[in-house]
Amino acid sequence: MAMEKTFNAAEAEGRLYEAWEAAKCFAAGANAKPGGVPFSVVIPPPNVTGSLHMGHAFNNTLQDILIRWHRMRGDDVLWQPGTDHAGIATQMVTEREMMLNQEPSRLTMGREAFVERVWAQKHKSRGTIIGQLKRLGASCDWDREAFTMDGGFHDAVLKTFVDFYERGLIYRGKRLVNWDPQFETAISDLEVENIEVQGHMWHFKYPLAGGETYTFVERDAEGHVIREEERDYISIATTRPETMLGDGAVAVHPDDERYAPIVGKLCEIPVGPKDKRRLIPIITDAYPDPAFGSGAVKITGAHDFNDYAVANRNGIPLYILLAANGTMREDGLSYADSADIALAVANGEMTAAEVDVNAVNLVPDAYRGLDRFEARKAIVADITDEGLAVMMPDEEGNLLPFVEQKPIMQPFGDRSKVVIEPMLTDQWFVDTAQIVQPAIDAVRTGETRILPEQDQKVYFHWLENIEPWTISRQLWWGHRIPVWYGFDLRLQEFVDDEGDGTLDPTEMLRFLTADNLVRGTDRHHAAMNFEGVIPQFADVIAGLPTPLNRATVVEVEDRHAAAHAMARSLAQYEIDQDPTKLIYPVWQDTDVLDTWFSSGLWPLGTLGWPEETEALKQYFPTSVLITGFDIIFFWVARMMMMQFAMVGQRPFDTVYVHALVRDEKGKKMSKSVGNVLDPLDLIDEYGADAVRFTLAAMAAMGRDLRLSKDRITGYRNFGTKLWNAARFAEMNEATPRMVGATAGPPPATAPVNRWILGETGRVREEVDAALEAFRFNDAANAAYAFTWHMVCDWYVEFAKPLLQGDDAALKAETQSVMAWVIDQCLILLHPVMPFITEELWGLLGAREKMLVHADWPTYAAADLADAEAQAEMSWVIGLIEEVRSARAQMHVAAGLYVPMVHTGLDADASRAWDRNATLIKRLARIESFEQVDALPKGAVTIPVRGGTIGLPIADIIDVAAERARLEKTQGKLQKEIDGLRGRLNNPKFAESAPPEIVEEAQENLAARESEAAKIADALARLAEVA
RNA sequence: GGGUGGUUAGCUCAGUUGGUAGAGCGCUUCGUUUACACCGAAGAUGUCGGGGGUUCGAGUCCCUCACCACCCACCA
Repeated sequence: MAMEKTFNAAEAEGRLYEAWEAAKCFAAGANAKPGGVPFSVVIPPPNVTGSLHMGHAFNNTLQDILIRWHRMRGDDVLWQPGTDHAGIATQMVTEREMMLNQEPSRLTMGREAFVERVWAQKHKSRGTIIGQLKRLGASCDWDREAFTMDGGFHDAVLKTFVDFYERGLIYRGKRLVNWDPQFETAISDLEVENIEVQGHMWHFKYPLAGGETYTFVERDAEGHVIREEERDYISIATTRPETMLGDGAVAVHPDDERYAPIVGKLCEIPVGPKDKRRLIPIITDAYPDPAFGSGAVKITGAHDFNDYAVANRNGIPLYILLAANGTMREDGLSYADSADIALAVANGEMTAAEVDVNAVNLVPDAYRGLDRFEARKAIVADITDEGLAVMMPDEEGNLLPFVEQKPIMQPFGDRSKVVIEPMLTDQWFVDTAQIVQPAIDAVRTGETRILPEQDQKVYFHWLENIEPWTISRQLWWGHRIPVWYGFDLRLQEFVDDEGDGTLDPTEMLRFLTADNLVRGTDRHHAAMNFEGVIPQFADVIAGLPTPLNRATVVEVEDRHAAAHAMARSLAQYEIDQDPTKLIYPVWQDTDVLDTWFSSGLWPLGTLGWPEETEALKQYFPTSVLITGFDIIFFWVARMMMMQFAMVGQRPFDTVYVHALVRDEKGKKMSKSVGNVLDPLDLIDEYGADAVRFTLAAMAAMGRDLRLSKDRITGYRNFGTKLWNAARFAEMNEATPRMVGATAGPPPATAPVNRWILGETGRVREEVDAALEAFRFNDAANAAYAFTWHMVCDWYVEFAKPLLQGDDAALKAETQSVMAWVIDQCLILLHPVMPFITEELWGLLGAREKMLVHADWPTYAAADLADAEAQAEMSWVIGLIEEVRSARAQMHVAAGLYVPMVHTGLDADASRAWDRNATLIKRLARIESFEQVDALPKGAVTIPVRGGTIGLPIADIIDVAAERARLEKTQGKLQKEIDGLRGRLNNPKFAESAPPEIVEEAQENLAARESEAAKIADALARLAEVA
């Protein structure tokens, strides 16, 4: 059965992958030697609805290389696969599809139905990315495939949340958070992308209350007055005029003398009904920079992170202006009532704490319900109309409203791409500062190693400045926060108005008020919940079905949410007049957890924690995490913190951080730019091995890689080269099938065979060393160079005369050696190119095990190397190269056999010739080799070690060309000689340089000088001809 | 504003403790020698971003400048 000329990847890959799976080759511990050390890797879980992109292909190729390598070495290997539920992204994808299908909207169908709908989406698309990973060749243990919302994983999430809660690591509070008006949810700092956009900065006058005036004096650095004028206003600047409605104060720096006269006075916000303009105080705070703008800053505590801090420091109320969807609020009190309250605060009649910021709505009727950007336009127009924009003269002296065009950094949601608003909302937070230290220490001490090392700096910088982590999301898809709300039944007295000995619904409702609301986590209700509960309730509650009986008692909840939830609860459950059968209304927090809260538990959760599973014992901590630099903060840092916080152990020994795959021009691949290379298309076109090899070969640590099809083509060709080397071996019966498998390297006597065995030992060491050091490119390139340039270019060529010759023993030896060497190529290349190597492995021999489980070699270069054979073959190769070079430059016809002569060879050279004459003659196209007294005139000179060799072919070459060739060589040599002499003649060199360096230089110089002498002789001979 | 990385052959990039620069692709010439034209042989191309310093010796270490890329950040 003759082999095809090329490997048919499209046909073979699926078949081979199925064979691996059928034989359970990827199962945890498969191929482990007795006592094999654990080697475990958790896959960075792709989004369950996602599809494979180049980053995944890269990331998983690297993982698969390590996994296959360790598995072949007999380690106890686990590659844990799985997918992530990816809260926002998945909800977004599902809703988009629902819209396309004209299905009812999320809000129409309700939470339960929607969540079910997303599960359906999940089941539908789950196969996609897993199938794509398989096409890449990823050898994960698919039987262990996990999902961040599986039951077991959910337990891990619950346990962690509750533990954190009880340890005071999680808290709920009303804070200013990043709010995404598109998805109407809070997001964490990391999900905000700050992008520079062209924006405007408007300058407006805030008139002083009661028409007061002051002398505004501005001085330059030397204290000279540069402007002095009477003003009845203070000038402020803003990039977001709509937030003026929520200003609580204007702040100036305490040392800013320009405004000293008016500190403590009130000024007017120049927007809103004329008869009800709000007044706000002018305060001092260290935050304003006197040198920037006017030096005065409007303080909108509820809609700006800086202002929030200033407001809190100074007791300024936080007035909420926006609704969840980014429109101006329509709820709450009327503008008139709200303005009265705000005025009372400004006048000191009320404190900020007394203001119900959810109720007070300072948006004038004219702006209520407007989109925030519409409101901005309207407000700017209104103020400008009123003449309260600060006017600036243009070139012609016309006064124009001062609107600066300037680039501003604007926050965008990384998913929604809409402008993020700081919003004052109730959210859950992890107090990360409390759990960060072990994550920092582990990397500092080297307990966990981050590669490349420069990424440690980024890691440290972020962790050392860590902010609280907002973990609640106002979404439906995700782990619902395991907190339940109910009413405090302990301290209340029932009032039996009717005195009839029963409680009717009215009486119950009076009791069940928001003021009476409590909450607690999913667990421990026995311990704390119902202690002190009125006796007749305790029994009822205990008898309730889960989860309704899981209320716990901890702290008072937000009254609006409570009232809302209560209403629903009461509507949902009938209230029985009989108090012993009264259904106690409890309800769960409506938020879900940030996706990263669950994926932060990925290493533990996938191994079965909190159960004490065997897998956990065996494979945790995991060995290596391979991930992209873009999720160091999102994921790696949080996994470090969370595993330490829960089990006190590092999740990984090593974190290998890889760079980004870009297009061939260095641009980030993006769908909108249209420069995305789809790995699946590439696999279709070139085969998975070529794609994998390309990625591995370009994976120099810490640097982005530019992917081009040319490169992939090259590695596809490499596969063909390997294929054809194997095919040659097969044609010459140099395969394990024909010669029998040898346990180790076969015995060899011929120098050429002994030499290639030594080279094989060397490359095995190189590949291993590279992989140990995560130098994937070095590993790939070493195996590539060996296979192509050592085995194919030389060894196969050397072997041809031996395989076709008469010496049966030599032929047999060469067949054995070639069979073994090609096997070694297959083994060493398998982690990078699993498919073609597995296919050849099967074609070339009847094997006990598939290549995926073949034993990785351990022979050392030193065991196999034969210095004599190596020296001899390097002489042979050098000679052949010199002859070929001379011939090519002399334009000797490529196929023409020519005579060769020498003037005497030393012992080594002589032996080298004798033992390799056949193959030298063949490869250099030499017809004869004889000793002569002197090289003939006009002979082409071939410099070699241990003699002078020449081609007496003056009659067929151009003497001038030969002279030119020699002179060129001479020039090069002279340069080198000059350099070496210069160094050696410098006394300081001999003094300071290590002896071996000096010695090397001397040897080099001697060799160059001897060569130069030969060239000089040759030139002299040519001169005689001419 | 802070930080990190990069600047090496026409292109894309390696270059691990300082010892005098490499690969792949492309290009030029030659070649259908029975593994392979997805091939083979030969060949050309670099003041290693600029400047300064340390050293016998610097692509490699230090300083500085320029440009590019990315990350972080609250300047209204």
